[in-house]
Amino acid sequence: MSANSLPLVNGAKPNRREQILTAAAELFAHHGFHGVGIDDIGAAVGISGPALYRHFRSKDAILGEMLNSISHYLLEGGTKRAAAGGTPDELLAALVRFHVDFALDHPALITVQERNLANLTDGDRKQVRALQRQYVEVWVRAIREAVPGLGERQARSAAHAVFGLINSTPYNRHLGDGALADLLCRLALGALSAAG
Amino acid sequence: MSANSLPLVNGAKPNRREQILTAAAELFAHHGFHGVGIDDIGAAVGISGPALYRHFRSKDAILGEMLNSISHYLLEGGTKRAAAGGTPDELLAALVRFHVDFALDHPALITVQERNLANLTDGDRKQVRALQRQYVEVWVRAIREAVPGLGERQARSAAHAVFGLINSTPYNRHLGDGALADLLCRLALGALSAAG
DNA sequence: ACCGGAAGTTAGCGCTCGCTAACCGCGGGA
DNA sequence: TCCCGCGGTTAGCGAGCGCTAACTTCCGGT
Repeated sequence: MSANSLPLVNGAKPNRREQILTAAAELFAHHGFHGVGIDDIGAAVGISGPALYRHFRSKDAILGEMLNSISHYLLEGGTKRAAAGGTPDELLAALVRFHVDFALDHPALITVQERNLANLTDGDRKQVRALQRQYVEVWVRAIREAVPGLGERQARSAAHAVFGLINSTPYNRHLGDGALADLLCRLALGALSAAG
Repeated sequence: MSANSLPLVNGAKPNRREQILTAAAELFAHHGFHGVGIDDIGAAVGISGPALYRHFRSKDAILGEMLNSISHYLLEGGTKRAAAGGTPDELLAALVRFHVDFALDHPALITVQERNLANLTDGDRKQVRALQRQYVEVWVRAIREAVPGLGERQARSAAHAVFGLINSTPYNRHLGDGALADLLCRLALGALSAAG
């Protein structure tokens, strides 16, 4: 992992790529993938249009790298916490806190990952889907150990519901960040404890 | 309210309009507003492209009418239940059940309303926002009466979180509809009861 | 001092999009 | 019977899109 301020992909060389990725994330989140032009992204980082092709193969490649990075980061964080040991309740709380922190730190990224999966290339979508599936599996295991008597399908639905709960709030900041994070954690854990 | 199978806008004359609206909702939900062409919508209802302009003024008008209808329906259902009386817990359960039923009956509509607000005309967006704000207000009041000691901001954030929980599940149907609806209601109420 | 490649620029191609124009078949009153 | 308007058709417009081509600038290494 690099010394970046935002935890994105590892082997990236310079600065401009990440600058472009964060600007594009913001734009995609607000207007949707097809609602954003190559010139818009360029303008957002102070260069103009086709200069982007010095850094990315295509517009689709920007979205592809973005979603791959996010999914990779989430899966890595999830598996690390799952391997760290602790009681089932502690693991669940750690997963919730991890996801909440990410959603509040990078609202645009969460929004794009939620809404723009369908705009990916077939290959990219397959990769991202695979990473997401593994991440969900981490959650499903943690949920089933923490709240017993829950079938796998129910646990999977509960996991998706909790993702929705956490992910829906990025553009709902009437609370301070700390207070909102705490509230979201309480809501998520409260929901899960009522699943049985 | 008309005798429609789908509870949409009231004064609509014939059939084609609603046919178009539901087809467009499905397409918008999957590909995003800008990812869907006028020809795609036409093809989905068996006519070809520009024939849509016999029924709608523009592509934006289709989205506008769609989101207005949804927001109106939700607000009406919410206020009706809020006026019906009952204990605070009963009201909250009724609101949750109402929203869950709508989300499971019309997954595409819920998805579009969540993701495509930014693609509306300025005028349409103002209208829809106003309706949504009123609907949230119904929830905020209900939440604050059912779980005491909650500030208004926290209640509003909790309401948005519960919307996210419910709305995120439309494309997550590993469970039968009845079982999923029950699970979602339990999760939502569990989350809210943990908010205090 | 010189060269080479990285990172920009503008011009412009080919395509698609939303929408309009012009035309057509048909069904139901007067 | 006539006709008129509703709901369709195809052709095509102007604009905007993603992307390429050709050129420029500038910096670092030998």
